[in-house]
Amino acid sequence: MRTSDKHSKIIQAAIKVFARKGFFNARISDIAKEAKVADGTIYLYFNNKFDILITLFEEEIGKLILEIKQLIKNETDPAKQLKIFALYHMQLIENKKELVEVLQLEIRQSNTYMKEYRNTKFIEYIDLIAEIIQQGQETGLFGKHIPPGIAKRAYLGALDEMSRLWILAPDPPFTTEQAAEQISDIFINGLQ
Amino acid sequence: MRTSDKHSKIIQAAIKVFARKGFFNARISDIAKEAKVADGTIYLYFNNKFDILITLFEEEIGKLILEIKQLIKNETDPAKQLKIFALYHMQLIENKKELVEVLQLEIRQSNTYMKEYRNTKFIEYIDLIAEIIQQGQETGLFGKHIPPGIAKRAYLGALDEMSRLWILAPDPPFTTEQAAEQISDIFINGLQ
Amino acid sequence: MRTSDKHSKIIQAAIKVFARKGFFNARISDIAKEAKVADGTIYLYFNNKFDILITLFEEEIGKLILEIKQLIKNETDPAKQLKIFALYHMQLIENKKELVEVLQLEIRQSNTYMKEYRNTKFIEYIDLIAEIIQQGQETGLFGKHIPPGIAKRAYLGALDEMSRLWILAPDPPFTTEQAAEQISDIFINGLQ
Amino acid sequence: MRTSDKHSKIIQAAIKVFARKGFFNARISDIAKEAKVADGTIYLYFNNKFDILITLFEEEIGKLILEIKQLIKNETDPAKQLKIFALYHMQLIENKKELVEVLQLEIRQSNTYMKEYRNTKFIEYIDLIAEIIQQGQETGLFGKHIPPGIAKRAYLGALDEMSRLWILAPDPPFTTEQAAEQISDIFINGLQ
DNA sequence: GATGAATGAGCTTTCATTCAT
DNA sequence: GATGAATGAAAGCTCATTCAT
Repeated sequence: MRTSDKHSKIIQAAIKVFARKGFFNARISDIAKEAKVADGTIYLYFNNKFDILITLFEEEIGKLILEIKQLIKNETDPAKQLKIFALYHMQLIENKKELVEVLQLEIRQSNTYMKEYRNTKFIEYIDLIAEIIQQGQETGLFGKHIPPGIAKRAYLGALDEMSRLWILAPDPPFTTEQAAEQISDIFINGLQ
Repeated sequence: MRTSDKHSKIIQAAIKVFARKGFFNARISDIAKEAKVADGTIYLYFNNKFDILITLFEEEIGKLILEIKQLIKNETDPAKQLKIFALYHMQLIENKKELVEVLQLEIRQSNTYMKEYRNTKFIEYIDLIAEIIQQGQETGLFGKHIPPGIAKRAYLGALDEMSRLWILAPDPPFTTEQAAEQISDIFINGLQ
Repeated sequence: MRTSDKHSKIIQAAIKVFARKGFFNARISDIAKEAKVADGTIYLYFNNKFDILITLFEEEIGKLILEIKQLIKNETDPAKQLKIFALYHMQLIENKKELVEVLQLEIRQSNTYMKEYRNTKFIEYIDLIAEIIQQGQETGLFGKHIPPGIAKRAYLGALDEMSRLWILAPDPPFTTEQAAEQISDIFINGLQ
Repeated sequence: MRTSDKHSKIIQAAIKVFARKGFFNARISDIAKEAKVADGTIYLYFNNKFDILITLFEEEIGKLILEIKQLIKNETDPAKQLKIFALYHMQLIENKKELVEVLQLEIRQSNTYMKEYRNTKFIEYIDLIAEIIQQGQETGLFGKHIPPGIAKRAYLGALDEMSRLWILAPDPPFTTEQAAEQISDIFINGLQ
């Protein structure tokens, strides 16, 4: 079958299975069944279980980066750009809940069980924030005393920990939009 | 002395081993060797591998909560309390690096591989922040429009993602004190 | 030209691959790559992996038998015929090293993993020696007390174990011709 | 269980299973079942499947060497020593048939699938013959023109190929004693 | 006839857990 | 209570074979 893109079918299946069980509890046969391919087929497209996870990181975060860049491009105000980022990031929990679960859980693990792997795409993603903050500092919107290297982490961490709420609890007392709004407000104010 | 210090010897060994290898890659025999007990001895004190992790959570976070409460008790200004929390949390990376690694990595995993387990101690820990913010809102220091349930998560997430830097990189360009200061400043300003 | 030379291309490739890796470690895809055909093509010419090995035995030993018969035909002295056989057998290690490796290793295995297979060609090959010895006994050159069924095996075993030296060691301290000469001398003397 | 020597139970089981199926077709679970231990127990005593085979080589050939040395010690005539060796080697097929099958098949394979492994014990075994022949050359019994390095191989090869007969065929028309006698006669005569 | 992507049975090895001592 | 040898279920990965193109 040429038409059915096995590579992405497997990646999408892996997202579902990893989200449901976590990387270590996920079995290759789970992914294969979810992707409706044979176990062995997975090894035609990936070297091993880790390779699926790493490829998943690279490709999916890569897509997120492209989408965010697209959204930010037309906006020049760094404050509004920060809001866009927050909103986009928070809404992932609605649009791509399973992906978020995998990224949240496994990216942090990755440095433990894959000592050699440097998650460059994740760094690229988080650096989108640093760039916005630097622009804000150059235009005088944000104070220059705060290193973007700190602020970017703080911002992403705040958003990410927030979105964990939707993973753990079924119905939080506010929407992702409200959360994004509140957190970006705190930072935009706080950074001035 | 407690009935036996084997219990805590095993917990301390588990912290080291989980930090080094992650929960799934850690073997019971690793922990036993580190604790200088026999493999079977571990099962006299814990039901299974998960039980070690859960007990570790409860006990160690419990200690952190007690310590923080002690530090905050003598301070009435919520802004300063927030700073104390930030400083304490960030300095954990220096005082209890291995514990931080375990908590960061495994707490987030815990809901995936231990579906039934509710990490109540972690909730208690994060609620320390909510209490401070609520006090700040009552005294008029912080705006009332921001739900403490959002702010507490954002604050902890910001600090936690920040401290990940010390786990991943050996020598960041700033101290934990500076990072704590910066992040608490952002939030104290941003919450007003 | 035969209907297709794919058959022999595959056999020749199999000799190389089996010599390099052994039958069990050899993969069908290795043979296919070496033969420059697709994996599936092999199954148009052979029933399965074993079938390649068996066919290889039959055909290649068959060729050896024909060649030896040709060489022996013009010589009537059984002693000289034995020498011719020894020289031919030992020189195989130079002319067809890979084939020798396969035959040495896999013929002995064959009765273990292919319980039903009787290597009749190999028996035919070794019986060339028996015939020579019988003639020698009839002409009075060799003593009649030694059963040709023993002597043929001893002779082939001696030569074969000798030629293993060239497989294992790169540069033995004597030539294949010398080895053939020495061994045939021992037997010709010893059989009188 | 301290009394039951698991190590040798596993080795003895491996000999049986390797003899029956060959190394590659033998499954660890076959050996475990034969040894009446759990699969995992095997890995408490051996690193892997290869390790079982290698240890088997070393230990079992080591025993053979000791036994032969004991038999030869009391005999000073090299010709008689050669006979003793031949008789001992041929009778192995009766006393330790399964071991012989394994050694015959797998020793020759060993250089193919265990590229790095040098079968030093086997070399030691075959050098027993070389030593006898050298003594015979020194005492003038054997001609000095034949390199012991050739003769030892030829002798072992002859005996070994002979003993293959008992593996392949159930009831040969002569006894192992007769075969040993005939072959040693050929060589003792032939070497003079 | 030729291809090579896809299949899935099969096997080595690991390791949490048990239990006789 | 303490030990650690023994257990055996479980799963990642391989590769001979098939079959749609």
